[in-house]
Amino acid sequence: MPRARPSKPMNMEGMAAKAAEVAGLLGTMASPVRLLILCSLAEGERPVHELVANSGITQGAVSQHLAKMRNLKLVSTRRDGQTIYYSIASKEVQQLLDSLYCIFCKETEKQK
Amino acid sequence: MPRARPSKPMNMEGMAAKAAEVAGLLGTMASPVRLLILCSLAEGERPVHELVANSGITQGAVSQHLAKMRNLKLVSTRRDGQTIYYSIASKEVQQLLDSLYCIFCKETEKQK
DNA sequence: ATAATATATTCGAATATACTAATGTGTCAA
DNA sequence: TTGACACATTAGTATATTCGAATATATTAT
Repeated sequence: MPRARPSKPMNMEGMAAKAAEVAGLLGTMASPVRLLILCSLAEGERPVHELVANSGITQGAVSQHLAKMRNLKLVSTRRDGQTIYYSIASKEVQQLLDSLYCIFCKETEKQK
Repeated sequence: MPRARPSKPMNMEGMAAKAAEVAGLLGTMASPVRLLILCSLAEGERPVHELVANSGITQGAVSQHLAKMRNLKLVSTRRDGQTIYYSIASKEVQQLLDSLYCIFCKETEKQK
């Protein structure tokens, strides 16, 4: 019943080194507002005004969340005229969002 | 290059409902100390004194981290005499830790 | 009962976070 | 160049988090 981990046992030293990095990433995702934004971006790029409209908070507050995610390289931007489009910046973040979707959002079809 | 999401598009309503729950879980994992503890527990149950020894912070501080993870049901406990053993409490948390391992710790063998 | 050990809890200070409101910056159109 | 729009940044405040230190509780051995 304890899920088997893939082949190699975890390397505690490397884990300690990466823990801060991954914890920082998780912390950046650990906000309902940011997580919803990221889930939206996981499907493709989105303009800021749409993210603001779906957020329930002010434009300034959303922009601060976006800035935080930019600073930690979770998202990247592209400008088209006055509009700025956000998208997921890395394969790792995309994979993690996919995993979260599988674990928490996909209706359990294959569960004992 | 944008990763395809499994079949069904995301349900934005259900996502909003689950965002707070998942964000809470991510927030609880989003600390280097707690993440290292969880990674350790992902391999099997561990006594508190071992977690303290590997943490670099005081016993009281570790106990506070453990309390937070207990409260959010990330971990569960079993007492044997004076010793309390911690373990991962849910399949979801275990799966998420497995995913984090795959994404960030498994040496990229299959990457283009 | 007392002491020793393992773990939990409480307290206070330092730091981080998230919000609103206000203001700044870049782009487009007239 | 002026005004409008889209977005970013700053300032101030309220709340949350984290830590060490001290103390409390539970278990075992004597």
